[in-house]
Amino acid sequence: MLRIAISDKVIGRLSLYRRILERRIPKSHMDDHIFSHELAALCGGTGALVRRDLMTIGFSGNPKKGYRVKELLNWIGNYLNAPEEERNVALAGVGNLGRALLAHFTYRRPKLPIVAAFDTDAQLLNRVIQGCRCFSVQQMDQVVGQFNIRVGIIAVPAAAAQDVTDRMVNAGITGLLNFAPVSLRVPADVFVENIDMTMSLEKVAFFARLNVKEKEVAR
Amino acid sequence: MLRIAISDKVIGRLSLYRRILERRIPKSHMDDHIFSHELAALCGGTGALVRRDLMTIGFSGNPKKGYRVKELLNWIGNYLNAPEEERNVALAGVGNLGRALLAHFTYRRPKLPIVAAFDTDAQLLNRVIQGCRCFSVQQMDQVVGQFNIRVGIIAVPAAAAQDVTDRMVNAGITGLLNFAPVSLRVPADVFVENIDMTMSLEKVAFFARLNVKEKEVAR
DNA sequence: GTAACGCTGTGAATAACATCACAACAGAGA
DNA sequence: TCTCTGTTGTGATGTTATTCACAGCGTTAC
Repeated sequence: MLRIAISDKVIGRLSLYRRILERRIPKSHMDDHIFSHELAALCGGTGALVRRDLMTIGFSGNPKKGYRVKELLNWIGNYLNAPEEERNVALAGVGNLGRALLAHFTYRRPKLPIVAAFDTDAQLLNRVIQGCRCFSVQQMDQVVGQFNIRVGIIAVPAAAAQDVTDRMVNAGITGLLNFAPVSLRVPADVFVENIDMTMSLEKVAFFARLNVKEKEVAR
Repeated sequence: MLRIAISDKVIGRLSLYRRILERRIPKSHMDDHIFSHELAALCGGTGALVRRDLMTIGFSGNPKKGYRVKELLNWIGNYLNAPEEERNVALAGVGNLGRALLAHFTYRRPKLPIVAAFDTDAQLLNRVIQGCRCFSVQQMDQVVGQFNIRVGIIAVPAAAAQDVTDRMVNAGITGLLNFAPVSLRVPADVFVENIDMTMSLEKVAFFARLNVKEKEVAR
């Protein structure tokens, strides 16, 4: 069922396709069809790429009608998450960013619930924020085990990131979404996805500037 | 000075190198040197890649001592941002995420100040959050012009993203950091960087699961 | 002075990713 | 039934990104 060699990027796009299709459902019948170029337009890609992605997960369409939306959603769902699997998430760091993430994910992806938050601030201990209880980092092992958590979000300052990562990995977490601007050292079997907002903003600033230059030149 | 064909990824890594080096300064003398493999270890890359990145921006090291940290910082700085250039940033959407971003960037990157926030909520109008004043989206043209803003951050719900994007682009913004999970339509000369946190979390969940399976198999 | 070391700079090789282009085909229309 | 249309599925091709591998060199040690 699960093929080993599947690219990071393909998984990301599949998740994107799913969200786009889910949003589309209310507007149409579930047994609607969609063409690869339509889906591509909705997600800002090309038809060929959509077709190749669906090919890699073994989903077939119909040359005249396109892809059945309902079946495709099920197919992607089965591929991305085994049905009925536990997918509880832990959050480390209940600062500004952590709270925003709690709010964001809690009402947006009920399938990936953040069930526990960790922080070093004793003030927060046992408080419930956005329906999520705060624990001390010392309780990591116990709480992660109890909720069978496999996925962690790192939203602590850079200086604390490696420590909390080690605790999470020790407790059995095998996938991390890291917002701290540091490169985390983890065992080879732990997956890390980095989101570096500062880096992204600087990229934008750089290319925004380029555009201005080009405009001036073009004038 | 600015070469046209410079990859997205290289810019991102340069920004990363800069931050790593800045953090390193207090620990050592400014006239310290660093080897490509050391920098690579700090950012989770390879020495060859670091060397190639520095080569593309025309920075040279010394075969025995490595790269001069101070000079390298200046060089990257000059490359990424022309000295003394205006780099004001506008934020659209003062919800949970927007506020977290305000806090995050305001105290972390004083070189890229968020000088104006926009929201449709009349309650927020003229309030000052994290030192940043809130405006109505109707005032976009005026405010963006007044502060000479080139960079925008989209932190509004998906449904509102395209509208606020159009307003920003109209007002003269040429680079966008987009947190909304939609593909923005913009003119070809506007740069868009997408951060899709939900997609990233689903990627992590997917690969975390894979690891668990592998472990079970390996047992 | 000179030999030995270990790093830089970089062409060449490779890998990862995306697009092209077209045969095969399902359905619509006559 | 037969043709025509426009899409799928996919090998071939192109493009971009990264790693390999090594010549050349600055420095140190003697």
